[in-house]
Amino acid sequence: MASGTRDVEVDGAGGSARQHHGNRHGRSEQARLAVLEAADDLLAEKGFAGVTMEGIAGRAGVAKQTIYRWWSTKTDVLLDAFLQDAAEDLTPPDSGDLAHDLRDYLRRLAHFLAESDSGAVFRALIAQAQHDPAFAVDFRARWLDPQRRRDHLSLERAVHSGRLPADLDIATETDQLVGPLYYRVLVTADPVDHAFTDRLVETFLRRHPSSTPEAS
Amino acid sequence: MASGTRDVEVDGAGGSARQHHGNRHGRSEQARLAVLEAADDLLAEKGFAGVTMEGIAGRAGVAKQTIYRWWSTKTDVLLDAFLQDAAEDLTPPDSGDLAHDLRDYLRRLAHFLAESDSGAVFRALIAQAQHDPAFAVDFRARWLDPQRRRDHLSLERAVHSGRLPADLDIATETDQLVGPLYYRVLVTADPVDHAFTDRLVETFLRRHPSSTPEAS
Amino acid sequence: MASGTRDVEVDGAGGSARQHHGNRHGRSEQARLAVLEAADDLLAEKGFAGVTMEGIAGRAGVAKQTIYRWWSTKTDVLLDAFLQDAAEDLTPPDSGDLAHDLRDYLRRLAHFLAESDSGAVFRALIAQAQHDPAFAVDFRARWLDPQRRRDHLSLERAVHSGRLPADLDIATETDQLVGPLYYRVLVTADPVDHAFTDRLVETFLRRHPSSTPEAS
Amino acid sequence: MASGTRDVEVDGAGGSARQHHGNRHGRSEQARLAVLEAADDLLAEKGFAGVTMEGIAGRAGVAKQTIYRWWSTKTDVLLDAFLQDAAEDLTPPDSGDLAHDLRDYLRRLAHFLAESDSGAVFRALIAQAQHDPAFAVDFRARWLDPQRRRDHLSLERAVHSGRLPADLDIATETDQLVGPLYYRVLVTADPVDHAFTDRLVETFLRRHPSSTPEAS
DNA sequence: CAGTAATCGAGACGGTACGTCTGGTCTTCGG
DNA sequence: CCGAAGACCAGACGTACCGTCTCGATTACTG
Repeated sequence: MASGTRDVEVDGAGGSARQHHGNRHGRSEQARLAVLEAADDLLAEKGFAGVTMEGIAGRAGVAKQTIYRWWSTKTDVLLDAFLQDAAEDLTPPDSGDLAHDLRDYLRRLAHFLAESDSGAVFRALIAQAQHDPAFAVDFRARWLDPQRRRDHLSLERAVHSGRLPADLDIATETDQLVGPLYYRVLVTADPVDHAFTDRLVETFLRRHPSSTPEAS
Repeated sequence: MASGTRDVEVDGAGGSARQHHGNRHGRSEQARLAVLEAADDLLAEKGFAGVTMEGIAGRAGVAKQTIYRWWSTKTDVLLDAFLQDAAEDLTPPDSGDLAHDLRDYLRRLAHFLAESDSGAVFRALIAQAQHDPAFAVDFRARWLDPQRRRDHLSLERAVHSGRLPADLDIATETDQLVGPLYYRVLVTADPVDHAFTDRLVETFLRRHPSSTPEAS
Repeated sequence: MASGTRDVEVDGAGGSARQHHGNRHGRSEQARLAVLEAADDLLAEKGFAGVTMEGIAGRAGVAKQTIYRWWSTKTDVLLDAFLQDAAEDLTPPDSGDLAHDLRDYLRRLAHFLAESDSGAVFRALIAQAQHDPAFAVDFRARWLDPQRRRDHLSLERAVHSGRLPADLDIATETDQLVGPLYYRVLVTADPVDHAFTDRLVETFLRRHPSSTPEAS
Repeated sequence: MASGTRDVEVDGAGGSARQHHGNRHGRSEQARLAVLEAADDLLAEKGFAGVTMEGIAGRAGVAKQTIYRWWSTKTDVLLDAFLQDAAEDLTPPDSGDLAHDLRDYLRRLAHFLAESDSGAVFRALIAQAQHDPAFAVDFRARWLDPQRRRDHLSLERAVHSGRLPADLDIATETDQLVGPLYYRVLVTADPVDHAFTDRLVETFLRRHPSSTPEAS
């Protein structure tokens, strides 16, 4: 499952990226990247149904067997491609101002889910997770769980610094913050603009007045 | 698209259940039901990928062409089947007690989404809607929009009766109530128990204290 | 196995060759012919190894599944194509003059085996029969046995008319007439010219002087 | 092509069977033998189609590259294996009695072709020669030509000793002796028993009465 | 007695074809 | 005209081998 993990540590000293096309020291980095990029491109161009193992192989200039050697399904390829791309910052800021941090984070999350290229891949993968429980497990372990940990960060910091009560149910609170966002993206297709995300934050803050010292 | 509409009125009064297998007077109700049931069964037994036009035809004892004549895709069949089954009550109660009504409704919605057979079909369909924009439009028109109208009912009533302010942003408020629920069902797969749904309601009520006169 | 048999009797009355592309009344004659021709062409152009199911399908403008529906292997296709083509005259003449008839027949057989297009297919098939016992059985039943019956005809007639003894071992005698011919074609690749085939006949006649009345 | 020629002289006297797995001077005899044996075994077990380069490599415990280094095709491997095994005596006896020698030789040839293990390989190779002209040339040079020289020996001796006329067309006469035999083995699959081979010899002798002085 | 050159097992690589499966379309017949 | 039947073209599926390649280890000649 965790197929895409790079187990090739090339080039000890000073290494230029020596390219090997398949030898006893493992897989071809070149082929790996070509596959991931081809899969991404196909999803963008033709949608999920347009992503086929054969199509990926053809576009990547790679043999089908090479794909099957390292990935089990096309969804597995897409997950790898997604993880590689989505390494971009979805980490919440830490300005010290909880309100600001939450607003900023939710806006970025909304943009990621609804408008970015990676978001399109995300929606395809979360859809696939509904159909395929095994993939769902994998997807949650490799993306959703880490992402939820990032979601929790701002509140955790605020609890630590005493601005929020120690007994705060962080999981549920976070679900109330991000849930409506996912709901709009996945279900209603309503726009998720700043007004909406800011409103979610405002609702949260009103619920926990202690967190906004200036509210006194 | 809106293919499954029944244009055959089966046997008014006194009629013996004439079964026609294909005659010059309209489609076979028998075939229609067999197809919908077969699709449902296949989804339950083998999951979404196990539902194929060929499989449905075989199990329903119906020719493929008959299916294609009335539905465009397997998702379209499933949508019809879903609408037929999910006619069960997801209408919010109207006891006069907003808190109670919301609690009750969210519990029933949670059960529907996460545990019922129809919920499984729903998840498959919402997944397909991510992949197929045309289907998404159809699905929203035929299920999601009516469902959202049901979602709004309790709050609308409360606004009408003056227990909630007239300028309440019902859409956003509702998204905050049901969004976390969909999020758990579709994304995190966390359980959606009564504690969670009640908490969502409680949060809403705290945000609008006027609605609970007895809270004084 | 006997896959290529035409089981389609089209057109009751007065029929113009109505062409159907697949309906409940059996296979498409058009597809059948296209497949056989494509297989023949490929063998001629690229040799046995160049005949592939995929290649046949592509050239014939036919789906692979259609080929597999009616033939089990590429060899099976080639056998059908061969039988269709090789219906040409390999029937021994009946001039009343045994010597002349044998000479004529062996010359024609030699030409068929060594030089004709059909002969090339024959050599490919007899080769395949060495590798594949099941095909060998089929090939013998559908071509070799009928062919051997034709081989026997001249001698049988001569026995009937009393020019050859009634207890003649026709099978063995025939093997001695045609065996060396096949041997040269399949094994040594030596030329099989008239001098050679005439010599075989002469040898036979010398062995049975009674058959040549003028030899008295 | 003539790839399998042994250019390694294995261990003269006194040598312990030193095994080298690759060194600068010459190939591994061990690998060579393992390959030939694996090829033979596979042919016996799974038939010609079951012999693959990959299968040979796997069973012989040898890298594919090692096979390709010394042989060009799987048929080439089989030819080598065949030549190594078929070194058994197909040399005609020289008892002084032509009739006896021919009878004995044809019986042994028949047994070789139709019943021995080597005969099975021979049939596979002659089949391959039909498909592959380049291999046909190689096969003829390395086996068939020497074999035909052996076929000619008895008659040549008889000509030399004057028991057969000096102008005897040995090639054609031999083809008449062995041709029917190959015909039965390769084409008709009829049994080639002693009755049949003796009959061929008898026919020959009757044609050349001078060769059997005692026949007076 | 190091350096070098050839072979070895291993196995990844780009390909081609395999035989199977499903998707949609089309054509015919009986009711 | 509808429904059953099923052949048709199309094309993706996942597998098996092909023949090429690159690698580290091994070994025996060379300088």
